Order: sequence, then C-alpha cells, then structure tokens
Amino acid sequence: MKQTKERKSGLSELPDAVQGGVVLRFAPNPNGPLSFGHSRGVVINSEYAKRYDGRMILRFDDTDTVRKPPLPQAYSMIEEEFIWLSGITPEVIIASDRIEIYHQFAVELFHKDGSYVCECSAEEFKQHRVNKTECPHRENPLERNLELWGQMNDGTLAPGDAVVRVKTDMQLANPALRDWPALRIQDTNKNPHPRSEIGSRWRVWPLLDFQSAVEDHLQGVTHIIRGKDLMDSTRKQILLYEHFDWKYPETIYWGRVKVHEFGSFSTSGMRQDIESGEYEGWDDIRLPTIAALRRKGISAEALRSFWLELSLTQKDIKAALSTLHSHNTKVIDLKCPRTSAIRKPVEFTLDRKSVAIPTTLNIAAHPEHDDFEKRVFDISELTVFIEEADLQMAMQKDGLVRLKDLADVRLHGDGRAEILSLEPETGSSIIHWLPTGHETILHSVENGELKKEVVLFENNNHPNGTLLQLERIGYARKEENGLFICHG
RNA sequence: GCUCGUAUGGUGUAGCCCGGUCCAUCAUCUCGCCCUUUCGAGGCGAUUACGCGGGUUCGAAUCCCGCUACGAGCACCA
Repeated sequence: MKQTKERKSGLSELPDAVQGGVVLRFAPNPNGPLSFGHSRGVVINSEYAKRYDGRMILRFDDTDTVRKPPLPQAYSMIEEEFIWLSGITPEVIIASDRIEIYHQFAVELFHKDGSYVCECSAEEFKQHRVNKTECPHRENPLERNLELWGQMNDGTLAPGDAVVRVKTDMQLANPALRDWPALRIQDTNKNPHPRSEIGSRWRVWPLLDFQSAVEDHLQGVTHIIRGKDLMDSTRKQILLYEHFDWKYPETIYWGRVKVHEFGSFSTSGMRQDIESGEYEGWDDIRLPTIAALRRKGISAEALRSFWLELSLTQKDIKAALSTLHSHNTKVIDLKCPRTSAIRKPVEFTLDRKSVAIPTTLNIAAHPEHDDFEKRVFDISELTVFIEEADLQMAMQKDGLVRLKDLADVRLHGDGRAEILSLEPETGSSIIHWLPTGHETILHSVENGELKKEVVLFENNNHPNGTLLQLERIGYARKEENGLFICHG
C-alpha cells in the first residue's frame, strides 16, 4: 500500500513526518518572478504540504538591496504564481519586514558569546580562513562588540568596514564553515530597499544563512527541501543553532537541473534584458519563466507531474523538455478545440468531375467532444489551401492525398485537385486544409530565437486566450496579435 | 588546495537500507506496425542501462575496499 503510493507520486516519505505537523517553506529572492527552476521548489514543497496536511510558508528572502535588489512587482507575481502552480494558498512572510527581529537575535548572540564584529577586510579574513588562524576581533569583549554593533547601525562604520561573524571554529576541516558572516552593512541611502515602506530604514542586514536560520526556527519549519548547493549552508546554520540550542529541521536536497532548450538565464540577466527592450516582458515566450510557460499554454498540472516524476534525488540531471510537453499534452489535449492554420498556403481548385460534393462541411472541433461547436467549411467556391510542404509530400506519391474530412484527391500541376472519392479509398496521407481564412502571425521559438510566420488561419470565434490545437502542427494559444506555439 | 555530494539505457526514474522473486521498473525519446473524424493523439511492439577494478558470498545493481568521472561550497549573493 505504502509502496504504490510512493510510486504513484514519485516522492518518498519525508523523514519523521507527522500528519498535520509538518511545516514547509519555499523561499525565493523576489528579484524577479518565478522561473522554471523555481517551480521545482514550489511543486515539491507544496505536494508534501498537501500530503501531510501541513503548513506551507512562502518566504521572500529580500535582504540584498545592492546586488540582487528586489523587484517590487515580483512579490505579488510570485505569490500568484505559487497559488497557480500548487493550488494552495501559502502563508507569506517577507524578510525585509522582520529586520528588527533579526537584529534582536544578533544582539542575543553577542551575549551568548556566539559572535563578534569583525573589522577585517574580506581579503584579510580570507587569509585567516585559509590559514586556520583566528582574527584579532574574535576576542572582542561583549562591550566592544556592542559598541561596534552600534556603529554599524548608526553609520559610523561603512559597508565593508565591519561584519558580524558567527563563532564556529577556525580549525574546522571544511573551510566554508569557519566563522561565517551573519550580518553586513548596506548603504541603503544609495541603495534603498525597493519596498517604499522599508527604503533606507536599516543599514545592517542579515545574510541568507543567518536570516533563513532564524526564520526557520521562528516559524517552526520541520523540513527544508532545497538545492544541494546549499549543503554547506545547512552545516553553517546547524552551528548557529547550537549557539541558540535550537533543533535544526530535517533537510533534504535536490541536484541541479539543466534543460538544454532553456540555455542559461539568470534572473538578474533577464531583468536587464527586459528593461533594455531585448525581451518584451517576463512572459516573453523565449524566456524560461513560469509566466512565459503559462502564456504558451503549459498547465500547472503538467509542471507538477513533471517534477514529481523527476523525483527528489541529489543527482545533477539534464531534463528533456519533451517530457514536460508530453505531460502537458495529456492534460490539455482533451480540452483543446481543433482548428487549422496553413503555413505557406498553396491554392488549388476542386475538380469534382463525376463525384458530387456538398457545398458546406460541418467538421468536429474535437474527435471526442460532440458538444464542441462544429466548424463550418464553405466549399461552394471550390478553393482549398494546403501547406506547401504537404504538396511536396503529395507529389512524391503521384499527387495523391486525402483532404481531411472531405475527400481523396489527386493534385495536378495546373492547380486542380481532382476529387477521386469522398470515402477514403486510396489510403493516402491525410492532410489539413482550409477553404478560406485570414492571415495571422504564428509565433514560435527555435533555438532560443523568436520565429514569426504569417499563416492562413481558420476563421473562428474562439476568444483570445483560448488554447487550441492547430491540426498537425501543435498546441498554440490565440492572442490578440497572433498565435503562440506551445509545443507539438 | 580543502570540504561536501552523486554515479542504473539517448533522457529521467524504481529497486539499493532488510543480498536471490532483477535475464532490472515506469515514463519520455527514437524506430516499426495498427487504428483513425487531424496529430507530434490513441493501441501494440522493438532497440538501448546497473561507471571501473578488486573483495565477501552458493549467489551482488544491492554489502566492503580502492579508483575514476562529474557536480557543488569555501562571497560583506540568494
């Protein structure tokens, strides 16, 4: 019983998980909306929250105002995307609202002799770290630390002049853990926090390892699931927890995921390119953002299946986008009305000779949905448009081809489509076609480049935003200014 | 350099803790065939894998040792 459940969801049980007693969190930096990579964190954490009926916290780790300044719109975008992706509403915590709390713990740590204000330059301390030597500030008495702490906060000390370090042990085998930095000074006059209510209110900001560790404790987080690049973070934080005598959450890691088609994008890089106009927005279909995937028609359910099937392992993996598309097809195919678009249309005239044909056709909009409004093809003008590629294919078979839902025909070089029979008799390949239509632009992405193609699109009443299946081409979303291909 | 981690087919994944039922699961991709009111849909089928070398054992993907490859951390980023 237990085994089938694990197999089905792709996720194994969380260690020491208690029904109703699990607290998970997902903690992105709101310097941009969610990317494809983030969706793994959303899906895995939220699925566990559902499975154990636990609490789900969405925490914005927005404590860097200089290098990765938060994007004000990103907070609400991420929250909305989280809900869309997971189907559950998380509790929201914003780190920049809670700086005062982190300050209190920082001061408490001085009192516990668990930290000190270090006035070494980054380079000087690096020498100590490499040589396993203690820096002179390590022995600051409490009063001196408190005095310097005051100077960090009141502006006497500038960014780079001092940093608060957690006392671990300079002899630790792992260099990453030796007296790691917990809080630093940021010039918030020059680089105010983008949230207006925060702005320049604080000068001393916690680093990830301190902020995250304190917050996880305050929220009672029971399980942390994160990338294995944060393994040393866990070890650092455990050392901090020992000073406070707290119990560290269970921690599980996943490895790196590479999707070849997505190349390498960084949130800050995308932000720059959007601001410079290279991309039209976060939902530009070339971008690996959740916004772009959604716009093209990738469903939340497909994203969930995808990550769940990949499961939770520490292996670095190269995931295939085709797998995501396959999941998506299973979700959307049943809902997508069929419609036709002709690329490079070639016109033919129906030559009915002895075979009588109707003047209008009522064609199903979905093979399994009779209730979908029928498509009406008026062929009284006897014109049909087919794709140039299909013409070439047909010519290799003596021009024989079957026009879907109409007839077997033989295409002639003079532009005639000679009707052979209404019933399929020649066993020819079936191609899609249109009697008429209107021009629209088909947008797709090829090798990261945007491709725009004018196509003849079936006249239809589908409202903008509808996800359609373009017969024999693929799934695409209809928008005001064209069609946007999702995948085949 | 130090520290940590991972190694099952083209790509992912199950199995490994508690050795045999594993001539290794499932999905995806590729290729065939079938069906068909489109298809890259559906149905059926096929090819392809336990990193290397030792050891323990009647028996190892599973246990032990060594090696190799790859990845990550060693930021006053997250």
